[in-house]
Amino acid sequence: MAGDPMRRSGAGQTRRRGAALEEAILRAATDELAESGYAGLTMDKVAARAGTNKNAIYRRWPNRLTLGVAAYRRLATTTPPPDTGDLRGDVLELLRQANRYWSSPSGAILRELLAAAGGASELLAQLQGRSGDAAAAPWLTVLGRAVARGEASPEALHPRVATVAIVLLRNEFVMRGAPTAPDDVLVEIVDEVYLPLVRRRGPVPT
Amino acid sequence: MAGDPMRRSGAGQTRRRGAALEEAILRAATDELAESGYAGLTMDKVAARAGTNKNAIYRRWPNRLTLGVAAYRRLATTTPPPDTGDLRGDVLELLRQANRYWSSPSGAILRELLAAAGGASELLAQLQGRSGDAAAAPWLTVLGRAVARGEASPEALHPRVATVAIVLLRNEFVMRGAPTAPDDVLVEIVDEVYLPLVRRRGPVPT
DNA sequence: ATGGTTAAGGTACGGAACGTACCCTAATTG
DNA sequence: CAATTAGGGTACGTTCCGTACCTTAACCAT
Repeated sequence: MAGDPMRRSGAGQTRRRGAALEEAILRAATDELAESGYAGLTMDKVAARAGTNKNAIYRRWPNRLTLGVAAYRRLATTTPPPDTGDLRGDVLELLRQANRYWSSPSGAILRELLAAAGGASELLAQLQGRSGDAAAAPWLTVLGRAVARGEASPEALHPRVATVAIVLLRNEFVMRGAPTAPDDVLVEIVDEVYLPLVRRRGPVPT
Repeated sequence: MAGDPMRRSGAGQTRRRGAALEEAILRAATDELAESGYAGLTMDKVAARAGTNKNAIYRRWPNRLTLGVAAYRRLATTTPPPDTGDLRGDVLELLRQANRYWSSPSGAILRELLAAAGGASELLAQLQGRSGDAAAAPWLTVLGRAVARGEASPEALHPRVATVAIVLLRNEFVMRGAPTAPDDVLVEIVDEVYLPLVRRRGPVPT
């Protein structure tokens, strides 16, 4: 704790301004977030780590949560959607990706932030590129190929339908409080719900 | 704010103990929760309102969250599942009930608590009688009748399938941060996802 | 160049709450 | 009636957010 990380006031009085300082703060915040999670992200620590003080932070972000969200966005990474050649494989892989992410450190932070953002829908939107739409993209991609192969019904391309699987998985996380879901659950979601739903449907009996 | 709600130290030194005191605390906590939400539930206020002090509280509940959950459980009420005679009507009504509840004060508190409970799965379980199972009950009831009428496939009685609609709605709340979902969304969930999923399915084309 | 404006830095503080410690006193129990 | 248990009063340590205020460096325009 006697460390002096990134201190800048040693030698000359060179003083960062504007974008450079903003970068430094955001970088410090991101590092703190990665190390200690959102709960451990304190304004004082971020200021210290960036070698500045809280004023500089509050001039840019109105409060801790906003800074946390901004910092999180640097941690978020996107993976290209899988292409295993059949729908079931793709869907399972998408769910497994999500499962891994949520149990990863980044996922834990995302959960903290979602909890803290509570009703602030503006911030929620920033945590997922526009909430629904960006999250739906890989599902639509995967389903689009399945439709082309004749594996899935074109009606399945409705976003609400397409994302059913990931929504169920998310619910599993939220309700069970566990950072990861057993693989059985993923398989169950796919086989009991998702595939029956999107598969080409035969004529509905009257 | 000069009120003296429930003060007991006026006349005699009659002093509550055990169950009586516990009741008083829980009652005070419930009232505070209803008035100010979980964010506004402070240990000092609860103690003041119950006419006691924080010691008595901490002797019974280890922290604020636990007390909050305990207090919430007195607010929770259950409504009997609807019986409109057809599946679509029942399902829509169940969703509308949920929609109303989440936009109600109690629902707001539940959301706060779910957020605060975060990873504490033990507490989460208390917020819904065993998380999944109790929440599934009305859906199974309604679906059971539909199966008997030949409206739904028996496979739909799988809990994961049966609860798909409410899970989607819950997701809507969480992701959009809104306290209430437009009725269109409920209808869409029912018509695009739920009914196609649970309805008797014809032969699947190979 | 130079003087004025803007933004950083340092520091201290107010305020809210949680959770704890300590000691006094009423209720209960043997 | 003595001893033990549990409440009551109160104060405090801590943490951390957000703000205020002043000093000083960097930038900019004339």
